[in-house]
Amino acid sequence: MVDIALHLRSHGIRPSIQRMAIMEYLMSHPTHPTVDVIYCDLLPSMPTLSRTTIYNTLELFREKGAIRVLNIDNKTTRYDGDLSIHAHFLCRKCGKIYDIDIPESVYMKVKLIPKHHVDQTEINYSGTCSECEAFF
Amino acid sequence: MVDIALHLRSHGIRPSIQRMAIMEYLMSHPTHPTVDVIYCDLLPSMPTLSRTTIYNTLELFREKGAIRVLNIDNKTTRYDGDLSIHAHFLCRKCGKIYDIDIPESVYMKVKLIPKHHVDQTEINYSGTCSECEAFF
DNA sequence: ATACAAATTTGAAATCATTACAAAATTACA
DNA sequence: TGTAATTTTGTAATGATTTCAAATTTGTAT
Repeated sequence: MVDIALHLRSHGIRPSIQRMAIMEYLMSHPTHPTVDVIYCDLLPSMPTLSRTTIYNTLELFREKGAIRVLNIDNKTTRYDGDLSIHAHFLCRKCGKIYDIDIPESVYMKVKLIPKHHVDQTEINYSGTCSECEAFF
Repeated sequence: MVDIALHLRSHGIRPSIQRMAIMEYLMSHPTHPTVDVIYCDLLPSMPTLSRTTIYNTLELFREKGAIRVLNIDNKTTRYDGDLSIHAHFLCRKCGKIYDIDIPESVYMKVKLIPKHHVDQTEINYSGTCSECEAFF
């Protein structure tokens, strides 16, 4: 059980009620949620919460490197509080997003290729997941 | 100079005027264009062209594996007619997208990791490009 | 505590990429 | 040549995201 406020501060983010709720949500829901999912799930416990706050907050988290932003789903942006080395797989049949373990050695090899200052390295797969493959 | 009609047919796509124009545009403009850029550039020579046709066509090309769809820019989808192995780098300062050469050995290592049927493997970097780094 | 400035949150309205859809045009082929 | 299938088109709808200014909350000096 991590101290969310400290976690935010360690990334240079001043903790507010909303920011803590959003970060805590991301850390306890490794489901790559969209803004709307976060909003609907938090609303019951924070009735005045605004979607704009979620957009603002997630953008702040991204700038500060406290979360990862996933562009794998071209309908809507997804967010991931898990900063550990891993990739993502999108199943085009069922829409599910899977975490994919990447050996650190492979990841580092990939990360170091560009002759530019890299902030984020995203490895995205898409196709048909094993479950859907079994059905169809 | 490739025969565009044959190229489309080889992917199981029936060549029409519009489809050929769009594929020819993608192959001669390795600039990861958006739908709007393609539309505005083709409009003068095809005044009845519709944006919807471009959306339909690019989706068809994607299904048939004739192009790559880039989700690196979270504002809008970008398209790439270059199917060769390479990754992309988005500069968050100037917005430019660079092609990044990936050794085939590294790419294959990455591609084979997931325990699912992979159709597309996308490696996206973002950060500050060398040019922008020099300025600021 | 009090007051003031700075930071944060909020909600309504605007924007803009994408999709839905049905009519019109074109093409394939019997 | 006629008819069905395919493709294209334009308009309207959708839906995620952004803008923006007002309201609220927080930090800090007095």
